[in-house]
Amino acid sequence: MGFCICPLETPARSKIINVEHGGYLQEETIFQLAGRLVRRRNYEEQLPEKKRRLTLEQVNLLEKSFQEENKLEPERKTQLAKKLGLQPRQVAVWFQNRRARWKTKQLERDYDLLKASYDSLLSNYDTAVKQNEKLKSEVVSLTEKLEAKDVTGALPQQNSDSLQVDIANACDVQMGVKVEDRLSSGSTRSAVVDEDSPQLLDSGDFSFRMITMEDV
DNA sequence: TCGCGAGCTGCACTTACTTCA
DNA sequence: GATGAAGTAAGTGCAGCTCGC
Repeated sequence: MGFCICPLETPARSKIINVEHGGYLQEETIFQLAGRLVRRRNYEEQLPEKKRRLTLEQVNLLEKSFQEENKLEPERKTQLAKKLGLQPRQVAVWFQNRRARWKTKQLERDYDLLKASYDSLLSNYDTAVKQNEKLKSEVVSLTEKLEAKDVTGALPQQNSDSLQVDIANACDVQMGVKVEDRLSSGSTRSAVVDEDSPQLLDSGDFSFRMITMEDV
């Protein structure tokens, strides 16, 4: 192949050597690699130390620029680099890393929000399940009461009405719905608790089913 | 007009180094 | 002073885009 580049001991170089020996070459061309290595050497020649921390002043200016626009056009990169006394590549790298940090923080915030939302839903679900169980037991108890009265003889109309109100009240104590409102609407159905609470699905005849998370 | 190579940039992942408790 | 954790500058590999030929 006979292609000569500066001999830096990097994985990139060993990759080129592999090419020279008939090995692999994926997407990146040898010229891309060479360009990258030359850029790196040029940069390293200006680096007295291995790694330098940016000064507070430099970071502040970079941060301010990032707040204005988190993407870096070539012209802005050059201007910033000049202003800060840095290599344009350093400015580009700083923006790259800053975007990555921002994304990480954003993911953490999103996770916290989702978790809070999930916890709230779970809490509502547990409450709804407990309400459901309580209502079921009350309905069973009141139904037994009604049947017992049926066995002992025909109920006077007034008593029967009173028992129905008892049953309705048992439910509405949990749901915050006025019995009169429901009776006046001509139905003992419908059991919407409120906008923020789970909805009790109506079967129309006082039979219940478990509320699932989908319902909530 | 299409295909191709080169150059550039962004992102994800990783490494190497610094700072601090 | 040694050490481990956290933060960060920089390296690497890959994908996508543009541009010139």
